[in-house]
Amino acid sequence: MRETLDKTYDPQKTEEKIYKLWENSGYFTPEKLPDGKNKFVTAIAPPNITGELHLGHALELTLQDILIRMKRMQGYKTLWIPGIDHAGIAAQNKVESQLAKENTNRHKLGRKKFVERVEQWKEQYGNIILNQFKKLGISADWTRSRYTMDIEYQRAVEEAFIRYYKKGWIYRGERVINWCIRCSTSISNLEVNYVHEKTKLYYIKYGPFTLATARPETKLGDTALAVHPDDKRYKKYIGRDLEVDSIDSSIPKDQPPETKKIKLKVVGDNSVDPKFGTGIIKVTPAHDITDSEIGKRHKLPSIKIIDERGKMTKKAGPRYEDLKVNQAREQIVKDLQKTGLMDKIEDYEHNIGRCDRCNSVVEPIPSKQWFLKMNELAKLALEALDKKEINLHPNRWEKPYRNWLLNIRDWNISRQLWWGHRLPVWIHESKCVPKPGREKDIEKCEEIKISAEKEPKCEYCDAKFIQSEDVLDTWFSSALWPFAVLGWPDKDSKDLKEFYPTNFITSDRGILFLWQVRMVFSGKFFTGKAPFKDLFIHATVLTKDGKRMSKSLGTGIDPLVLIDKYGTDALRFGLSYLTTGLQDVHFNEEVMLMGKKFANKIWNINRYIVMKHEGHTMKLPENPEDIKKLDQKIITEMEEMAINVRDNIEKYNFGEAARALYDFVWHNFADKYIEETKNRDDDKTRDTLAYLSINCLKLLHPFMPFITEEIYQKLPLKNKSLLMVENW
RNA sequence: GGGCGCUUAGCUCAGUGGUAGAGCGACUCGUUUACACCGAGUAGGCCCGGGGUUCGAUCCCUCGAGCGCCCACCA
Repeated sequence: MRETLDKTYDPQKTEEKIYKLWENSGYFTPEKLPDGKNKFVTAIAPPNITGELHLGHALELTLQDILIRMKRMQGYKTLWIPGIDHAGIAAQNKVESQLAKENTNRHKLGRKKFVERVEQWKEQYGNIILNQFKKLGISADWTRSRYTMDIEYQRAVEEAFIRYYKKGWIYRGERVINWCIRCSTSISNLEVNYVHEKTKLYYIKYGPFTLATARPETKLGDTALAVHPDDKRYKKYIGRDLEVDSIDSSIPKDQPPETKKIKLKVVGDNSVDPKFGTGIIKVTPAHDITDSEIGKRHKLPSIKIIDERGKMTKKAGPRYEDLKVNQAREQIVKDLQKTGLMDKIEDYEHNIGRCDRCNSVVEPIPSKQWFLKMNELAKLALEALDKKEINLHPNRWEKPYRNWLLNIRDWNISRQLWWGHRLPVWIHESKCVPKPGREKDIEKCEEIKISAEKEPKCEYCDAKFIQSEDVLDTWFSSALWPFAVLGWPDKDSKDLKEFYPTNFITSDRGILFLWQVRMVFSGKFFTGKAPFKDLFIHATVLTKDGKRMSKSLGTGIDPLVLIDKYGTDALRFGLSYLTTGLQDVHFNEEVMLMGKKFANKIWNINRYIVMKHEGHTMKLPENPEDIKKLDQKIITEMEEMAINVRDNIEKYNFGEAARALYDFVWHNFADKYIEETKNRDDDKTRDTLAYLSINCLKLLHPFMPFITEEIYQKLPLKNKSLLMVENW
């Protein structure tokens, strides 16, 4: 019995069935594909285990899938590696807030139990998002799914750390870093968001000068004043010690404030803008990153007056010790006013650094951290771009890419979190217990050992090495993704040999520096090759009104709801159609409707053609000569469109490709050719219809894989395989 | 402070150095056995503003306005 098409296409009934068909075919795995020399490889941007599917994923994965599917149909041996990211700080915060609901916290639980809780979380939620990805129809090789906390991946991370260290590019040092009090960890510059906020500007008297500051409490850590070296007004003071009145912080809290004389050196430094304010700044080397650099240049002492809990330290003096920063600010403002040292207070707006993950105010504090030297690595990443080892699409991203690398500072890679990759750093116990006969060698005991080996032993004494409590910045491990998922550092890894480097990676612009650039220098350093040829920065999906899509703001749109309502193909087509290479697209549900109607149109075109073939054999031209016997005008139009579609996909112009398909299928094929040939009843027309339709199904398949596969499976054709592997 | 993007029909957006396009919406007509999730048609636009290049600019250059984003961060 001949299969027919139902009157309407039902995505709900079809999609799961078709996805199983594909999975069972094994064609997501390159080994199952015909062995071609040409390979085409990509790796997913691994979603956080905390995440859930949003429209940004839907767009990204759709575009990635379009390219992969087209290449697979073109005969490439394609591989798309999926996986998930442990998402250090994000996952830790998520589990912490879960604990808060249970009226407990990680400290009560202890580190070991806490890590177990996060692992439980991962088991419970980590794979949900990958299953949601499957609903989008993505043709990734699930047999190769990876997780950044897999044992093998952990080894790759350790190996990377050790190799950098051996190269001399990882060092430990006390620097003023960004510290999040809530997360109680250091964070990198990229994890600080500067938010414009209304505060106050305080004008404080410093001897003959009055200077403005937004943070009067840091006055307690001042060790100098700075002016521009060429500032005529202040030149004569440079190098002198200035005696000024300040608050006597030794006076207890419950007594009225008193002043005392302190000495502050005046230094000349180019970083001071003579035109701003009074042209003089107070220098607090411990609690401001710019000031710490001035401090270094002029060898100024640094007084840490704020600690990791966000409280004033002993060095701030008994009057302020243990106050929180805000309280200390209130107190010192009062004290300054009472002692007459406060000149005036003005309203002020400026940028305040907040933690990207929890939005608390970030404190710059001096802290002992591990850093990765960026000089040489930045050069590698720049070279990759300059020598065209990588291409950025759109290429306007080259400028930000370069600028970031040219102004880069060393990367603080250690975090004081509990969830993440522990540093392969082992610290010698404080007491040395010499081995018998080796008493003299005690001085040789190393303070730290960098080792992948668990619990290394000291050569000279019986002391233990204890692993550093710190974990690595989550992006340190992500940076290894394209080669770590293929088996690096195992030199004999078959996958690494066969599939590295990848052809392309895609993400939105938000993680260009956090992830993409870091993959480039990591890849270059560890494998000698850039980890991808093309970097495609796709558009960011915003709401219809151009606002950020966010669940907490209530502006998020759940792709799964759209899929239920319109079908996955409609979602995929609609999103593709919107894409134009701009940095943003404004999502509008109208494109979903368009996608759904288009799916219906495709369905009905084929339903018509099947009917038109009743009593006749549906067949395709067996050799190129036969194509010439068909209706040439429409065939030529289709061929032009096909080239257009292919070229645009290869250039990452998915929107143009989608529009070309839409216009041809609807307006040329359906509205014109089909309407004009309705009264004909001859083989030439039937063959033309079949040829057009099947080619359109192939061209449409990367965009709308489910409906096209479903139709193809139902067409009365002989010798057919799955559409997903038919020749493009 | 530096960089980037956008401004085209009521709405959401494509697009091109030479009569301006789509989807949705509006209106008119059409119950033709592929599709009313349709077809045929109509209305609707100083293509943000000024200046320039050009025979000709919505498109290229320049200045500006508005909106948005990124980097750096200023006391």
